[in-house]
Amino acid sequence: MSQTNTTDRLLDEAQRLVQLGGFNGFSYADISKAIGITKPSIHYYFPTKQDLALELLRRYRRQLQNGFEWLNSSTQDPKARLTLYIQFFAGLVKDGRLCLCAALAADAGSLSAQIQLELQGALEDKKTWLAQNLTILKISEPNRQAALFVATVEGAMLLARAYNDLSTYNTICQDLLERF
Amino acid sequence: MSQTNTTDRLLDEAQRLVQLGGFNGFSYADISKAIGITKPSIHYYFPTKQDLALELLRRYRRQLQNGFEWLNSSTQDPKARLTLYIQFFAGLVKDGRLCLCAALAADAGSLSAQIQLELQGALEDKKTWLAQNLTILKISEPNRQAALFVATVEGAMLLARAYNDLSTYNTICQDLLERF
DNA sequence: GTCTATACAGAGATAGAC
DNA sequence: GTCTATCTCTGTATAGAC
Repeated sequence: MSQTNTTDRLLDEAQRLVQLGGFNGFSYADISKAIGITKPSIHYYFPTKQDLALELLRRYRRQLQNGFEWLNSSTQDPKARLTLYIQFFAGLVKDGRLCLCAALAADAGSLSAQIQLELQGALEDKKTWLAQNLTILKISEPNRQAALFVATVEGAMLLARAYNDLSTYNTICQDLLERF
Repeated sequence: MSQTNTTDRLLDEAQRLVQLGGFNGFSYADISKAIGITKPSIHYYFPTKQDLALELLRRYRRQLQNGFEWLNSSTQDPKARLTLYIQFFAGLVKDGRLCLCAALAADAGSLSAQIQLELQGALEDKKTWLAQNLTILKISEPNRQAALFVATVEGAMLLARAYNDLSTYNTICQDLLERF
């Protein structure tokens, strides 16, 4: 990943921890131990934990955009793009992680209104990209179907996490693809 | 609900809090304030928080079984049963809650192996009941399709929670039903 | 069963030196 | 930028009286 500067190393570890145990499931002490920096030093970069969560989502949206651009340049076939979308998140599931959106949505009660807006934005990014490809596939009501697609993939990650089993994710997503 | 004894009142409030903010998003103090009993009194019923989570899931599975029996006696039409399944969880979403399974799956990193097994059991209960009805509908590979169904509904709850919008849930589930 | 009192660790965060 | 030191509050949990 982007292991050049401290900010990114902090965000990488924080993201990993959120995806494994939720926003309330880790502390600055955990990050501290993992990357070898003291707790107060983390506060220098992210004064509050909410600041950290917000930046986590902003960076995640940038990563999503980069990912979608890469997918778009990889293939023109919309069906193949949907498959790559699913494979992308399979990497997370393999490590026992959730998508950042799913992890934070479950803890939404602890998040500021601003963070919840950013979370909605990340989900919109996904839906927008998917809807574009569903449009090419001439699927009716692409925006609605994109929401269904996102929900199923997020749910598949949730189930795979509960069963601690990658094949649960793959099977569900396979069956999803066959319906498009 | 079952407001007769203290145990159930504690579990009701704990479940509500888990569904709103995850397993690590509430404390015994929150339950204490809500139902008017001191923190140590809660420990009398559930010595540790993990004990509480385990009992939460065991009771949830019993509630699911009761719910399924009621659904089965309500109508013989499998399609109507699927609709009722979705409507049942819509009640949670309306209150800003998640299904207990989704809420705990996201925090799985904080839960004991025993609790994770109970969580898997609850998901199996759902899949089993759904597969029975998909079988009646003569849908091929009912077990796989049941997993897809569960994942989509859980994901729809997650999105609805992120958007704080019941119609997000209803729209996705409506589109899901139309594919069965 | 429910209470008061309390222990102990961990949480998020700040002050100020280097 | 990163550290040591420290602060305050909360979290989970126990002891023991009633």
